[in-house]
Amino acid sequence: MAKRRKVGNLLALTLLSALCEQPMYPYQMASVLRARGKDQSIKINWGSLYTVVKNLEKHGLIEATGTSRQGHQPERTVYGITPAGRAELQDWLRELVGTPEREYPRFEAALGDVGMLPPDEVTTLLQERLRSLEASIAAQRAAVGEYGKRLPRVFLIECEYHLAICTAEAEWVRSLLAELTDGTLTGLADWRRYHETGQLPPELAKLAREGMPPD
Amino acid sequence: MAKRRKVGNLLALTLLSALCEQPMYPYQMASVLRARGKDQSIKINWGSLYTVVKNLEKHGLIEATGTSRQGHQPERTVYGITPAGRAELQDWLRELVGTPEREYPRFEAALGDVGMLPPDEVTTLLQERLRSLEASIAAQRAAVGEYGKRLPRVFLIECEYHLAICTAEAEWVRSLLAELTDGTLTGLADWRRYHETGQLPPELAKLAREGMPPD
DNA sequence: GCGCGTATACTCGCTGGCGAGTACTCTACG
DNA sequence: CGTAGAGTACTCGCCAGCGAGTATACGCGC
Repeated sequence: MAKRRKVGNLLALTLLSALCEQPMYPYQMASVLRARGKDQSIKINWGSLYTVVKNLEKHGLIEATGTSRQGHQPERTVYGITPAGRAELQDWLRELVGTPEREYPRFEAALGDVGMLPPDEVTTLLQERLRSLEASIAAQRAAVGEYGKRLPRVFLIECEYHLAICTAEAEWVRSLLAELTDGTLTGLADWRRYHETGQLPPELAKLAREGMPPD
Repeated sequence: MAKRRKVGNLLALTLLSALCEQPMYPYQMASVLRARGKDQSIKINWGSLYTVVKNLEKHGLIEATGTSRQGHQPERTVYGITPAGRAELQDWLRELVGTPEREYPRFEAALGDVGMLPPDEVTTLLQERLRSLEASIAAQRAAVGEYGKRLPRVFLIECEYHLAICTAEAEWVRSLLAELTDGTLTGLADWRRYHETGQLPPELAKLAREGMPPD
């Protein structure tokens, strides 16, 4: 199971990786990451940035290699990666790539409670979601195609992965919608009745009092 | 963009939903959720549980409806959902279902920096990941099949969704592995050379100094 | 009836995360 | 040449989140 990292924020991972190329000061790290589109796969928060950098330093994964100053701007501390930092980066990557870890996407959580909305509304909502998804997929596909022309694939894998997952989600939503509209979905009638009358059929009411699905 | 919720933790969503059925005390909520397998789609932390319940109460989404006591066990405060709570639940669900939101899965983040590991090692790691994924998929499929017999589909959508996404990921990993092993992946040679000699080909080194992919 | 493990039901206190603010600098335009 | 707006580079302080601890009750063998 996922080892406790001294610095757990995934932003730290990308920072370490960026610092492998050259030392930088915090603001610069953020700019470089943004410029490379890393903000697609990682949440870059100005607030977190400095906390993370400080923590990385505290644990000896990076170190201040000097300061620079431009004009009268405040002095900037430049950080470089340490051997320990490189080791941590590699070890962390190995873990992240090698072992899938249970995550909790918001949509999945919502699906678990979607019974609290009436089925017809869910249908409408899913249609909306599908539209957004399709738009986003088209945009991503275009972007990947565009950059793919001038960049080796290796630099685009995150994008391709993301695209693949989005496509799968769209596909799944589409199939669920189909079952909702043609009434194939088991339990649909009960679900609808529940929202009209407030009553669950007795055998389900019983189940509601106990446990359910898998592990 | 995602409205700021008074209580942001997704655990709150499921709690609200569970309290729609009947009032409960905190520990009981957690047990019921566990028993229903909700801990698959939502992270249930004992620590967070009480914080979240307190916050829900503070914002008037749930209220203490009394206390109960069993034997000499400590007194337990029982909470019920308020009208405001129901409203919040529905509104939140609408948002979560209707609009996809950018998330940052750990694997995707790792893929972005995977160039820092040598390609052959990445291949091995991906094979490991694929094996885990396949095992987990088989288990899930079995579980869904099992419960599907006695439960209406509506109660299994989260699981089916999760299964679909896992399958897509496995599929994607498989295709990437194929490209890695038969050498189809653009830039593979440069990548390998970089790890052997430490050198990037000049045109990539130039790119490294600038920005990259899409938005 | 006495220990011992397991389930029940919480409490506490640290700490990472992050939004919102700050202060300074440059450019550009009238 | 003055001032408006965009960019640069951080700082601060609150608070949700959570892990680890606690304390009591109950079942069960011996």
